[in-house]
Amino acid sequence: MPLPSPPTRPALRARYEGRRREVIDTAARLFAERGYDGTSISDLTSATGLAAGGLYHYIEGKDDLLIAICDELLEPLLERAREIVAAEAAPVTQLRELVTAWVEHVVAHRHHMLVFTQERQAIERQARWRRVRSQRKAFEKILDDVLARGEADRSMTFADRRLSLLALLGMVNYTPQWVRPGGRLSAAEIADGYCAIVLGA
Amino acid sequence: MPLPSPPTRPALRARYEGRRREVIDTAARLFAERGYDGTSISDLTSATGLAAGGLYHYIEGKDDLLIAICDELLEPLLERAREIVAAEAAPVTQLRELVTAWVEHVVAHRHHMLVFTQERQAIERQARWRRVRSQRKAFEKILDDVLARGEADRSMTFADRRLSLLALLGMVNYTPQWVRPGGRLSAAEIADGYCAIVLGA
DNA sequence: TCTAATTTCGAAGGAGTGTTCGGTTTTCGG
DNA sequence: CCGAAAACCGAACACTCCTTCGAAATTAGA
Repeated sequence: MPLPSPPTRPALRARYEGRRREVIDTAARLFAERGYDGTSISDLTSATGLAAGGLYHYIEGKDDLLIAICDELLEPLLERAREIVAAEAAPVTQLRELVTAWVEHVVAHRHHMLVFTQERQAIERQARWRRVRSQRKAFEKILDDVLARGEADRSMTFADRRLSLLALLGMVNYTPQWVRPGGRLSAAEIADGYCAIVLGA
Repeated sequence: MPLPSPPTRPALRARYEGRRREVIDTAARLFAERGYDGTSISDLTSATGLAAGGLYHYIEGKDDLLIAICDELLEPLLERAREIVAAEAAPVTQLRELVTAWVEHVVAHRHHMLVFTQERQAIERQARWRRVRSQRKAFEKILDDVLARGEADRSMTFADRRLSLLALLGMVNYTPQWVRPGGRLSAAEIADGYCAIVLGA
């Protein structure tokens, strides 16, 4: 199974990357709507305008799409999170920034996120998903560290820090199930609300 | 597609119901582990000990299993919730009782719950799931009413009640992803923690 | 014990799937 | 404008899967 060739000619390189992203985003939308297994290659061909053969120029296989979707979701988020905690700000400030960036990301990429949630069991179990799994864990560790620092300097108090972390994860991960673009609350407002709930403001 | 005949002889009635429940619970476990589409009928035959033909005595089809799993999950929970709010207790007390019953239920049937989460998109979309959908909505309405009563008599305060409800739904619905039987916290302790977070204690 | 209802079996059918591959069209670089 | 690289097509293939069905085995009740 040779990986489909990325072009060597420079002029086509950008086009290739762009079209690949188009394919991935379209797949994310369809997967979120109908489920991974509920979406056939034929569904993808009609949605992308590419024929089957054309599709396989940009992906290794159907399941490759799943990994690509999760990468596109987690990688930039993790990078942003690292930026935030690298800056030296008070833990409460960092938490607000983290949650805001996180909610905004999750809302903007809610299709990706729904796919991530749907296929979670497969992700946690299979070997090929190690990378995605470790990205998720790294992000959760960053969050936990901020909460720990806040608890240490008494700017935050938790009856059970671990449970508060899990509650926060639950809230944010559940958000894509109900947010609608142009809804009553903006992503930033939702994030503020979550912070207030977790910090007991 | 005639529904597989429930027996008329009384002595076999109980056996039939029991075996059907066995099949459903086994399916819930497998679906939770490998996903609905990742689980083949052949997987179900080896897990249940029944051959393909035997299986189809107890179910109408593979997707019938999904509905049965969700019914088994939501029906008793909804009934219990109605009992709790029927009794005349303070809103805060009712909320604690509701969340405790809910978390206990979710933890006890975490396989069912994981399936429910995984197949959520299909559930919300397709017509045949109307019943399950309305059960879910009814339960959420009960929760919202309790929060509203608490807000009305000033025993609870929310910056945004709707957001607090959604946050609570997120926390509890996410719980099956991380709880392990015999873990550090009991279901009741988790429920108490969630209540404290939502009520800002 | 006899029999009719019930349970179970397992091979066969039929539809749908993801992927491959040879060939054609389009595109870029010189 | 030419030639090679890249993009794309779509029919064919190999598979797996869910479901059906006629027959065999088991059971309960008279």
